[in-house]
Amino acid sequence: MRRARRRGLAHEAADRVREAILEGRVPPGSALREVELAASLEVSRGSVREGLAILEREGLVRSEWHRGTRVIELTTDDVNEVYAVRAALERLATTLAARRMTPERTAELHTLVDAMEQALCVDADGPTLLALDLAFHDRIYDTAANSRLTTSWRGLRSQVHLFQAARTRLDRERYRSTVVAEHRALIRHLSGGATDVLAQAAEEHVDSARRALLDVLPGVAPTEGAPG
Amino acid sequence: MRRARRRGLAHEAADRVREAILEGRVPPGSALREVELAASLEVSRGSVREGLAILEREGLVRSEWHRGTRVIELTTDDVNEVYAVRAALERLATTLAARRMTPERTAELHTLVDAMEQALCVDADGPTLLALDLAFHDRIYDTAANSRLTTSWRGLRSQVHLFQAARTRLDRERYRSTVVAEHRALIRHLSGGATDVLAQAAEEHVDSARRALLDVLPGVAPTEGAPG
DNA sequence: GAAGATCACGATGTCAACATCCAGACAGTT
DNA sequence: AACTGTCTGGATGTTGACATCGTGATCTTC
Repeated sequence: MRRARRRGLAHEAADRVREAILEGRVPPGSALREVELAASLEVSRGSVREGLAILEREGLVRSEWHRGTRVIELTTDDVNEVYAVRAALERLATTLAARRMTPERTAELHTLVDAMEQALCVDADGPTLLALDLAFHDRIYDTAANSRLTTSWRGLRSQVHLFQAARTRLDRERYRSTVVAEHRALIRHLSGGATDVLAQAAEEHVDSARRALLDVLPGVAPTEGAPG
Repeated sequence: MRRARRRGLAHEAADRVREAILEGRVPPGSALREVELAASLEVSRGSVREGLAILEREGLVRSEWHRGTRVIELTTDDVNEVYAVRAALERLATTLAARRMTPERTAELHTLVDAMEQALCVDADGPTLLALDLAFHDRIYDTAANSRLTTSWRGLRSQVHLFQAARTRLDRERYRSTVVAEHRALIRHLSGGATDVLAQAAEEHVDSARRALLDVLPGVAPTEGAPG
């Protein structure tokens, strides 16, 4: 059995705040005041402080000395940065996962994509689809079985979540029309193909998300060149 | 001018503890008790606690709920994990850096390698050489100019430092005989060559370090297969 | 004698008060 | 009018005391 470990109030507080940010209830750029949060979450400032440090580790907020912590903004530079690093991580993750792939794991991935397909038919909301998308990639990192890689992914995951949430709002149709096919292709490459084409496919999968997001982000020329 | 920012006691405490770990004064696996550290560093437990959280972010220590924090151990699995992720990051970093390379930056890198060469002649100690090695790679991440990439690197850097420190002790000669040449080759590829051969060279540079470390690590069969 | 329950100790988790610092408003000077 | 210095409100940084938990030793029971 897996150890049901307690995590403490700091993690709980981080979860609540993260949720609020990802749901859009706390807009980008807004300040997260420790006393306010402590009051509304009914924990002490110390725990809130520790929770905010966790979110900073995830890149969701940014703290400055004696100036407080704010939710990150969503600029095109940030998109390019995040997705460039994500591409590098996914490339490694899929490569490692391919070596440890089993029929069971393949089936699990297909189940997730099936759920996506069903969510499309039922016309489910953005968050549901996005959760499945992220779960799919989480499973890949799990089977890659490299704890440092997973940690690095955690440091990017929430930001990706935030960006993709924006995409499901602004670019709804295009996202819904490509998710299933792209992920099915990834599975095919994962369980069958050569390493280098898989690596290439993983990078392309991420970069297509980057381009789609850039096209739809307000106040910027569409699909500008170099990532990073 | 660059902002001269204050950082607070937590960062100061983290620096002192990190230094102690990397110098080997605190052996792997040993417990870091908050009250002890608070007493010896002459700060409160809260600051020590926050400092330890910083070190956990860097992967140097590991904390468990109500069980305290300990210095990480140094197993072959850990080496494989760290260097696999590092290879992926360096691959991206060098690729991005190549696009932004200027003669000035190239000269800077050469200056660092010159310093390595001189350190070899003077028969300087391991830490000096290692510091130059890390500074070299830091400069690459700087010119890559991707803050998320730099953050990911920070989450690995201290562990790499720890591992490489072990290597300079256990594998002194081989390390000293290859550092200069390998880094000069990297510079050549950075300022001249094609993107894919550069990426390949960066990965190979990291993987050669991994293999060397594995060969020399006690209690294990030399250079076993798959990384990660 | 071995397995399980009990307990004490030492450590971490949490809290609320105190010290410090930043940003903006305001007034004084050139 | 622009610049500089002061002040103040409100936030964060820091601290020590209290609450809670884990570990190992001891005791009990079969």
